[in-house]
Amino acid sequence: MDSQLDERKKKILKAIIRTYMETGEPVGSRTISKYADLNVSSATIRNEMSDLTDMGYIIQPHTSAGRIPSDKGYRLYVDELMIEKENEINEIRQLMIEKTDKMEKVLKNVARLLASNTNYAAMVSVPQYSGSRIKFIQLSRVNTTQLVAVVVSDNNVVRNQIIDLEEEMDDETILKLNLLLNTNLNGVPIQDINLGMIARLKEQAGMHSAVVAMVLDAVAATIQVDEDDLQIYTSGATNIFKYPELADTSKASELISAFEEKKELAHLVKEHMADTGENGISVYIGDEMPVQTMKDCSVVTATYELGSGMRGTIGIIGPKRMDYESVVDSLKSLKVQLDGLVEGTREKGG
Amino acid sequence: MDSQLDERKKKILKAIIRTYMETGEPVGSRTISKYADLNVSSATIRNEMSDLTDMGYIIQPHTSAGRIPSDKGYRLYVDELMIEKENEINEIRQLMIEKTDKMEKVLKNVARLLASNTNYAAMVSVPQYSGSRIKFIQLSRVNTTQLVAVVVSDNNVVRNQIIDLEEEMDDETILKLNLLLNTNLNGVPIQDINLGMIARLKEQAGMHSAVVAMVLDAVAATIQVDEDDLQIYTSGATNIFKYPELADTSKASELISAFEEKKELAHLVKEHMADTGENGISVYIGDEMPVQTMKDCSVVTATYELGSGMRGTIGIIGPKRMDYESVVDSLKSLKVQLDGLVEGTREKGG
DNA sequence: TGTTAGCACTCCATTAAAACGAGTGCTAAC
DNA sequence: GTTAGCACTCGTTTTAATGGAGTGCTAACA
Repeated sequence: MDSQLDERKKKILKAIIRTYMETGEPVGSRTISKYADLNVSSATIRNEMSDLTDMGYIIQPHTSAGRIPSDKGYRLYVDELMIEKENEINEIRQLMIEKTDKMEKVLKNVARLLASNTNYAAMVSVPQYSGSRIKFIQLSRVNTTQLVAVVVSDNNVVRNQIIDLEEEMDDETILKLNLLLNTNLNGVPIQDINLGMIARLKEQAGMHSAVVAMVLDAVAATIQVDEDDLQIYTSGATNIFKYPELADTSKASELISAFEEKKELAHLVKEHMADTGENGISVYIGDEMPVQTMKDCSVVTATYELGSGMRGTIGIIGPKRMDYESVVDSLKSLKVQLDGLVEGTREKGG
Repeated sequence: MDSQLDERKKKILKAIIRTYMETGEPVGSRTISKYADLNVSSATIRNEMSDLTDMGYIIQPHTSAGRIPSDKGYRLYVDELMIEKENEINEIRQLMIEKTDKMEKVLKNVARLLASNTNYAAMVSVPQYSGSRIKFIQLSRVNTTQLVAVVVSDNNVVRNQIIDLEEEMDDETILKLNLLLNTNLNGVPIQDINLGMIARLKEQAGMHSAVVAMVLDAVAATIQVDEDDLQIYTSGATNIFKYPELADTSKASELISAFEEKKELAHLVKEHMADTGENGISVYIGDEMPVQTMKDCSVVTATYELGSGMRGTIGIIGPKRMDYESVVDSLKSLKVQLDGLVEGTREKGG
C-alpha cells in the first residue's frame, strides 16, 4: 500500500503536511522546493506532487491552487511519518499535587490546561469505575419514612440515595438488611450486580415484604452507574475560531453546540473506549470520525486510569491539520500524570 | 425624568424598539410613520426622533443611517413601555412530570427548552440549599482507617465524604461522635454552622484527641457548601450567532467562552441573588451588566425556589434587542412551574 | 405652533471591473 | 531523471461606480 511511496515522496508529503499545519493555506511546489533537505527544483516537486495527488494523499482545491493533505495523507502521517518527541507538561502535575481535594476541579483544570497548551479544544471525561468493587454498604434511618443508602466502592467513590418508604420499617429489619447487603455484596465487582443477584437477595431477606424488595431495588439503583451519566468537562471550544477552515458560522455553531450538549462527546468517549489503539491513544481523522458533526475535524483521544479500574478519556478536538505530534505527545504525558495520580494521593492521605 | 416624554414620543420609542428587535437593522423615520396608530408623516417622526436622540434614548450609528435604541431606551422600555402578556410553556410541566428522577436532568432540559423556545442562550443554576437545616448525620466505619460521613438536610439533599484516619478509632468513639453530632446539629440551619460551633463540639467531644478534631473538621467541610461549587447548566450558546451584532468572531468567541467556563455566569447568579427585583426577576441591559464580557448583551434572570429554601436562578442571555416581553414572560411562567415542582414530586413520592 | 412635502446631501452596501499573483501543467533542453 | 521557461487558470484584492435608505433643513400650510 504505502510502499508505493519512495523516500522522496514521503519527504515531500511530510513537508506539505507540516507546512499546511502552520499556515492553513494550500502549499505550492516552490515552497516545498525551498524545504531544507530536499535539493530539487520546484518543477520536480510539481511532478511528484502530481503523483501524490493521483495516489490520493493530497488534494488540489482548485486548478491553480497549491495542495492540501487529504484524510489519507494525514493518516499516513500519523501512522508512519510522525516521529515522537518528548514534551513535558509539568504544570499539570504541579496543579494536581496542590489541590487534589476535588476530582471535579482537577479534571476541569486538566481540560483547561490542555486547551490552552495545545490551542485546540479539549475534553476530559469523569472516570467510570468499571472494574471497582463494593467495599461498604449502609442503610441508615433518617426518619420514620426515610432511609438513606450509602455505597462505598474500593476506589473510595461514594454514592447515595434517599429512599422513601411506603410503610414503616423497624430498626431490626434495617440491621438485618445491612448485614445481608454487606455479607453478600462486599467485594463484588459493580458490573456483576444484576437483577438475578438482587432477586436472590430478596429471597434471602424474606420475600414476603414489599418494602424490603423496594429498598433492595433502590440500593441496586444506587450502585448501578447510569449509562447516560457520563460527565464530561470541556475547555477551549472557542479555539476553533483560530482555524479559518472551521470558523465559519455554521460549522463553528454546530461544533460548539456539540461541545455544549456533550452528548456527541460521550458517544466519542464510548467509541474510543471500545477500540483503544496502542498506548491507549486513538486518532480519528475527518471521515473516520464516529461523530458526524465533527467530520471536518480530527480527534485524538487517550484513556487514563486512576488505579483500581477507574477509567476516563481525555481528548483533543481540532482541525484536520492539527499538530498530531505534539497533541499525541501532550496526551501521552498527561495520561502518565493522571495514571500516577492515585498513588500520589494515597501517599499523601495514608 | 421620563415624564419629559410625551405620549407620542413614547409611542415612537416603543415602535423603534419593537422594529429593531425584529430586524436588527437601524430603523428609519419612514418605517415608523407607517406604524399603525401613529398617523403622522415621516418628517414629523424625524423631528421627534431628533429629540429622542438628543435625550439619549436612541442612537444614530452614522449620519445617514436610521436609529437604534440606546441602553437608556431599552431600560425605559423594560420599566414602563412593556405590557406583560400571558404565555404558556406547557411543554416544561409535561417534561417535569414525566421524569423527575434526577434533578440534574430536569434542569438540563429546562435550559434546553428555554433556549429553543426563546432563541437566546439559556442558563439554569442548580439550587443552593440556603435556608435548609440538617436532618441527619452519620459517621460509619468503612474499614480500620476510613470513615464515611453522610449528611442529610431537610430537603433530602445528601452530601458525603470519605475521611481517612491517621490513627485508629474504636467503635465506641464513633458511636459517641454520632450521638454528639446529631444532638447538637439536628435542625440547625446549614449556614449557621461555623468555626465557633465546631470548636465547641470539639471541646465536648474531648479535646485531647486529634483524630476526633480532624473528623469533626471533615464533617463540617462536608456540610459546608463550597462557594465555587455553584453548578450551572447552559444551552443554546450558539443561538448568539443568530444575531449579527453578536456574531462576529471575537465577540462570539468571548461570549461562548464565558458560557463554557461558567465562572462569569456564576458571578451573574450571585449578583442576581443579591439584588432580586420585583417578581424575583432582574433585567440587566448592556453596561448595567455586572459581567464585563457580556456588555453587548442583555440578561434577564429569575429566581426559582424548590420548597424549603432551595433557591436557584434561571436566566436568558441575548442581544440588547431581545424580546423582553416574551422573555420575562417565559421566565415567569417557568418560575411558577419550578416553584410548584417540589409539591408535585412529593405527592408522587409519598 | 405644529405638521408636512420636497430636496440636497451623506454614507453605507452592493456590484462590476480590473489588476494581481500564486501556482499549475506542459514542453523543450540538459 | 531533472530543470528552466512560459502560457494559462483561478481565487483574491483593489478600485471605481452605482444605488438607495435615511437624514436635516427649508418653506409652505392649517
